[in-house]
Amino acid sequence: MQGNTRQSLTADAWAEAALEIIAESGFDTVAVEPLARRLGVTKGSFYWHFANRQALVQAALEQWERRETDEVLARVAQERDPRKRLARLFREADGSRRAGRLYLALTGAMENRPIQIVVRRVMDHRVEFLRECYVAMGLSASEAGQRAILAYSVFLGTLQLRRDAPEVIPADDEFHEYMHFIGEALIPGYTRELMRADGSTKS
Amino acid sequence: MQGNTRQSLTADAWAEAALEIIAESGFDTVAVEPLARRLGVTKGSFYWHFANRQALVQAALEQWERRETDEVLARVAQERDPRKRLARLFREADGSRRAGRLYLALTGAMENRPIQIVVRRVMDHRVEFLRECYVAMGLSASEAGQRAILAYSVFLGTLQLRRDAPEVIPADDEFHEYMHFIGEALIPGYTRELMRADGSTKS
DNA sequence: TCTAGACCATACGCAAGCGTACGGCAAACG
DNA sequence: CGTTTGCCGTACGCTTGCGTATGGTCTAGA
Repeated sequence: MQGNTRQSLTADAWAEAALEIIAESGFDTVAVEPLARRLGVTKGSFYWHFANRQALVQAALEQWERRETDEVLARVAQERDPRKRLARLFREADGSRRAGRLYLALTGAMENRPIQIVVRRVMDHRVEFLRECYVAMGLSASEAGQRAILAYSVFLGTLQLRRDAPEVIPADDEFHEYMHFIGEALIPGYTRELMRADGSTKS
Repeated sequence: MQGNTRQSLTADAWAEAALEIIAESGFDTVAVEPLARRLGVTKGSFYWHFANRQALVQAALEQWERRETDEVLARVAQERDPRKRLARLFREADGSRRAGRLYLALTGAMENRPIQIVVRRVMDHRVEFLRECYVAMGLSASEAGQRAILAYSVFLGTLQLRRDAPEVIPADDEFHEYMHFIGEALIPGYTRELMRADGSTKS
């Protein structure tokens, strides 16, 4: 286990590598033989761990749903104040560049049945999470639903813009200003809440 | 030229069919031989009209940029009032189901150089168009820029939601309510303007 | 040390797609 | 009426990827 001596590959390692490929160059470029070359082995290894290509996809999807969705929501849910929870969620979502590319690549391949199922489940979880935040803020059921959808649309669109035209999204100093702007547009009472938070910490 | 007697294919017909495929099942499913089968001919025909697959892609992109972008913006630009122009743009963008799928499919294939160039140009046009609308409404340069980006993010995200989870987007009676909600979120003074418009038409 | 099982390499057949070479045929044209 | 030219079919070689078959190696345990 010293250096990077060849250590027996696990199925998880293959799934991880598959997700890497998906994030880099899309779902349909996930091919067994190139993947094997990338890992420094041959197909022989792959077909020992998996029955076929589809099984790999399935494993990769399970790993993805576990890691980059359930965990994020669970972490954010610890924040009690719904407004801060939303703000924190937006910041988390902005975080990883790779996670965004991965998600977009998966939604772009939803003609594939297994992907469709998982992605839709993830999406429903997230929208429902947003909706509950708005309900907790005292909004009516219908308005909470509309705002949740709008917020998720902004999330999706921003992901795409960051991927396809990163320099369009404000950076550095202007970025915080933009995030503040988004907060005002999506979170009712955002400024009021922010003031209170600033007041408590003073400066 | 009676019935659908075999009429010599044109390069444009091939490009059109390619766009059809892209909208249906993504960019990388555009293959010469299946496309030929779909048109009732063989590869022999294709390689008379085009040098190779890439040339077809180029032709399809040019056709797309012409038809589904320049024309839309030119049509909407006729509306003088910037608020109504924005509202009309959102309604236009919502229009064709196929156009949305096509655009998303193309943005999902931007690792391809020609696609990247065209899609970015289209995007810049649209965002700039939005920005000018906001400027015309009297907003400052920086706020207009931020609002344009936010509006385009909403546009992109809504496209994706409509594609991947159509039933999430409110339909019929609730749809107008939702569009109104979006208008309020994205267009400053939206309600005021709407009132004035309603007032002039009475009911 | 013998053996079983985990892990991987090699080699094969198969299918789909790209691009090329070339031949056919019908309409236009002289 | 013959010939050119636009349009297409057929056949071929090449590459990439899938999945299978089979054999090799290395290690743990009896």
